[in-house]
Amino acid sequence: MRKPEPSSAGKDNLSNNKLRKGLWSPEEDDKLVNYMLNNGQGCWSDVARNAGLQRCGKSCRLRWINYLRPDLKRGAFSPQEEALIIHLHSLLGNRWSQIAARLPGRTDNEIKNFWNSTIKKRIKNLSSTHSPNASDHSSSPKDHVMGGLISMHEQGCIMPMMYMDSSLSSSSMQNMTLNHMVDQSHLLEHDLSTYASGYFNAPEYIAQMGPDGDHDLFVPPLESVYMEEKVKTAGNISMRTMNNNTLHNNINRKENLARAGNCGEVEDHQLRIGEWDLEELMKDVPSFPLLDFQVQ
DNA sequence: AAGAATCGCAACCGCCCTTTT
DNA sequence: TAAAAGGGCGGTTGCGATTCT
Repeated sequence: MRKPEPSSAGKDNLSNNKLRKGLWSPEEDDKLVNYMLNNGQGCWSDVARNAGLQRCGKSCRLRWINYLRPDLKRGAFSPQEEALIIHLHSLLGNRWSQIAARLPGRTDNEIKNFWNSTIKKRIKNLSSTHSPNASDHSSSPKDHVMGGLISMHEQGCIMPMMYMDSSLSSSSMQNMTLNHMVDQSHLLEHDLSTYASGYFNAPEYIAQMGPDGDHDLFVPPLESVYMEEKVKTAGNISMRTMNNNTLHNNINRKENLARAGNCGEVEDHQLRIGEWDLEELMKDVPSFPLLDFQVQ
């Protein structure tokens, strides 16, 4: 966090054109909230000006989106949200806004911070604690995620269990494997998938979701037939040499094309591997049933 | 009890893309 | 068509709080 500028926090010092930086004062928050509730979102530089804030438009936008929006869900991430973030990250990479769009009440910044502070740390600990040479395989009872993961390892299960659901077609399996192949070089990413899969098999999760498991709902076959087509037409392109950045850059390219209105003009046969349609990729995701829960 | 180390997260930075002029 | 402005996004910083030694 940054200290508030020592100047006129909350005062209408319009003679001073220097924009404030740093923490927002309660008075500034009030001004922004009142303005947004009364006038709605417009041009952000206008919002800053009309609300009487000595802030740049970007700063107002960030403050509103990340902190002041009334529909924000505050508090710690639930295990369900955590698992969903991990799952979505395995598909989307560091595209936090896309991930946030599928977690109502959460912001990209929040998810990004959560990822960088909490999840990465856990995975790091996981890697060091449960490396092949590690002799101590005992699990901490307070960490159900770890518990699930460890029992999976003990069963010698390499493919993440979340991908082993019998409802999945072989093509889906193939695509899911592909999903991991694109980033084989990154142990961290692999661990994350495994980590998430451990969660789905944890006793606590099963107890919550029921023995029949809404697993199928919770972990939908994200990689669609559309993706399978892409895989088939990928031809000689080596997925092993394709890193995550390439994949995400290509998704970005496709997204930008779509935004520019060219989506329909891109013929399938012209698409190369990686130029997958993001919305197609994600079309099964938004209906996650567990998104209705509220954080305690 | 106090200093050091670590964590969590709000906010800024800089780049890129889109829209407007 | 080019330049400028606006907006969005991911990466990074920095500071208060918390934990550790």
